[in-house]
Amino acid sequence: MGKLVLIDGHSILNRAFYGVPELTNSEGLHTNAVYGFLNIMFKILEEEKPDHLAVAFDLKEQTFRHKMFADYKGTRKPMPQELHEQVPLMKEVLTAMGVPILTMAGYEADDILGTIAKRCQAEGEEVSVVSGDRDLLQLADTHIKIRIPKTSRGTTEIHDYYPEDVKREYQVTPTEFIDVKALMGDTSDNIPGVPSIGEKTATNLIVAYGSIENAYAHLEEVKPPRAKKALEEHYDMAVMSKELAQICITCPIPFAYEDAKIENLYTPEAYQYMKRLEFKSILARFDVQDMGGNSVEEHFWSVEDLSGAEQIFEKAKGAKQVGCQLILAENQVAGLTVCIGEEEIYTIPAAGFLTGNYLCDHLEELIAKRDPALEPVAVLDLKSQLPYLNLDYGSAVVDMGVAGYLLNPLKDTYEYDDLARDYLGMTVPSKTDLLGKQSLAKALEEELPEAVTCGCYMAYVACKAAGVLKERLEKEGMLKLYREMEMPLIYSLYHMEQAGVRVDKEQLKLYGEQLEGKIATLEQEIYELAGEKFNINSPKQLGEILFERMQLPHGKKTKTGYSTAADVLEKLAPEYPVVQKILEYRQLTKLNSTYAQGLAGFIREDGRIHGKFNQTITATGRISSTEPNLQNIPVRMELGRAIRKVFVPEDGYVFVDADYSQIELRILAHMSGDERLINAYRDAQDIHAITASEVFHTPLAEVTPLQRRNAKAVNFGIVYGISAFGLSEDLSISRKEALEYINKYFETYPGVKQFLDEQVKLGKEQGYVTTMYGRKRPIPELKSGNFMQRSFGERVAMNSPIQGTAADIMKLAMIAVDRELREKHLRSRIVLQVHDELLVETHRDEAEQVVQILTDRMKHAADLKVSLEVEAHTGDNWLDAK
DNA sequence: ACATTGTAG
DNA sequence: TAGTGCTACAATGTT
Repeated sequence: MGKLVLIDGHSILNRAFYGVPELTNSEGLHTNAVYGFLNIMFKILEEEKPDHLAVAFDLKEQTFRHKMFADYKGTRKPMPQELHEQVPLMKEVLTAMGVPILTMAGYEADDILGTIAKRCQAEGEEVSVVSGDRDLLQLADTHIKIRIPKTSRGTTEIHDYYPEDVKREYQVTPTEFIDVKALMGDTSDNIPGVPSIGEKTATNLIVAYGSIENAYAHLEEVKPPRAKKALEEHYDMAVMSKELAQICITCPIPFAYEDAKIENLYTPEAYQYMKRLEFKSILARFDVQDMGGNSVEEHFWSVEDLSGAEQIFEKAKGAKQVGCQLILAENQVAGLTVCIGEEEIYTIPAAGFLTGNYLCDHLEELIAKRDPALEPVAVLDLKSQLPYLNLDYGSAVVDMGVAGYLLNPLKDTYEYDDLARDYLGMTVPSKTDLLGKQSLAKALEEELPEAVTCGCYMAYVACKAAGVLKERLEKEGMLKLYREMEMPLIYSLYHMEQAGVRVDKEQLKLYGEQLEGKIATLEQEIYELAGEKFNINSPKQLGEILFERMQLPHGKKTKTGYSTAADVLEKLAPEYPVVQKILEYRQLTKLNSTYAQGLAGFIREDGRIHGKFNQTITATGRISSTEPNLQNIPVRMELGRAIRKVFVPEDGYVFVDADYSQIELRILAHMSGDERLINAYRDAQDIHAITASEVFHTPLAEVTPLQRRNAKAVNFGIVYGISAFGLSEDLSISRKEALEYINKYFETYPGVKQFLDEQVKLGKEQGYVTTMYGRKRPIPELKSGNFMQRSFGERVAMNSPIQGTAADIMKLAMIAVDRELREKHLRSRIVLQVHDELLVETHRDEAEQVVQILTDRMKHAADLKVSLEVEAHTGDNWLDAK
């Protein structure tokens, strides 16, 4: 058995026209009705998954109804021009998708639909008839469902009617429905009714008598008298109206069921139409690979001659919107791509006269001399290009990757294909699709045509996305954040990466060797105590040795076996010397492999590590550090923190290390507005002790170390989105006790409780939470039906505004510090950022001044209800500067 | 590619 | 009911 969907073309188009806000493409064509129609159609196709589909349209010609009734004016009010011009367009689009269009002289679309619906039902098919016109309800039948889309509050709902549904809503059967209509008349269809009979009376009459004819036969009984009189006088008119409203189900329409079979709606022709009409969300449904490629690729060019390149730069200079991208190999420029509008996208490989330098100089000039009346040059990843361009804060350039990050920080990548999909509704081949594992620079050198395609897409997407992303940022209230925080930060991070941090290679090597010596000893001792050799680094083997062969009591289990995590082993360590040794071994091997060996591999010729600082990774707005990670250098344990001694300033310089004291808690005080917390943090020396004093109602001087420790844990817990379980784990207390602490805390600081609850509420309502500066963190987990997921979402909702605001403030501070150091031409530079800490390498002579600058800029990066406190220290290595 | 572990704020 | 406090990155072993 098949399933057929029939659509009343004019009716749905009409409904879409009034339901969808005005929409035109760049040619000025009105497209809203076609757009709305397609959306309704796709929605129904997705729901029903029919195997057959056809759309019926009315024709201009007179129908049999005109002959029946001389005054019959036609079926519809005159269409507005804006809708009228969309009818042929709609038909073209449907034809391009291979959907049959049914019309027939002398009949209306209703009649065609009715005829085919009944015919197919008789042949055993399931039929859905989609229309905005309720007159079609008369067609409802056991296997014919009438579907009426209703737009309310922006969303389209589809109401379905089988005969029982009609009965429920109108008290009459589908066949009787026409009689009701005929009695009351239908102004929109110019069907005359019986005067003074309204919907109520008409329904009552038909419910009682089943038809107009039968009611007339029982005229004497008809009530009220008014209706009786009207029916008597206008009976002929009523019958005529009924005939007019009656859908003809026997029109001689040639229709082969097989012709309506849905083969493939997503044809290249249809794709071209969607493109021309600029239906981005619909375009996204198409698989571009099948479309014979994006037609924009027709405008991708490779330019290899000097005069060609000159012309491009000349033209780019005056173009309103330009997209560019330097193509970089290891340490050199392999090419430049430029997009100037829809049809001019160029890849210029660096070769011959077109040297890398030439290309960089021109790109630099294009940006540096950009006419302020034009849009800034759009690029994908500015920081990676800055080494080749002499640009600084405020240049006329925007980074599309960073913009994409602000709009959705949860994504893994912000490459051109991601941006094209998310913001242009285009499916374009990714770099990997085009080049596999090969680098773009390499492919360009080898003159692979795919390299030109890939390069051009980069410039094209940057260019096209610029307007869209700007609009979106504006709409979401993040344009200021983008322009005044994220864009400038690119330069700060670039300067920091360029500066790098000096690491004493010899000392690091020595440190590693010491570790290795101790590791070798420990290793032997462990084998001895365990009674056999095994790979201590393998949690699997270690678990088997400890918990099976040696029969130690095991704690929690992981998916794959016994957990050998530190917190489990620590509980066993006092009783089992081997476990203690394993813990030490773990610590040492960690230090050796990740830090001693790991860092050594990143020291460059200049004796410095130039790690990467990434701006588009974290969900909260923090920056992250890779290759190597310089934000997790040990400090908590004595042995580990010794590594920090190998981080040293260059000769004649010192380190100034400045860190925010309790920035997250201060932000909590500010954002929650809790008076008591604000007062506590005004001028606070020991915040945790004050919290303990207030929560436990103890004079500050009498706060015990335990009380302070508990208060500190609660403080941390609050920032992380506390749970009784988490706190109980942290403090090794019962869940009940933990809950009591939390409740006491909230009693003491009710504003904090209110604030955290509010964040969860906002998160659920909006799907995201925001920082003080408007940065958004989407939290899809809040909508999850899974308790775990949802709880996670709730904690994230509580934590992100705080962590994110701290990140924002640090970013502002960094930018301010970097700018001032540079503007004053100081021999000082930021070398590391560790979330709430800045490490600056400064000439000895400037140390005092730099301490001032750092402290001042960091303290005043934000104006909160509590002061921001900064601790700054000077030292000859990172450890001593802490 | 994924899991486990351990560093940091 | 289960199972939990947030954000990252890297080394190692296992599949």
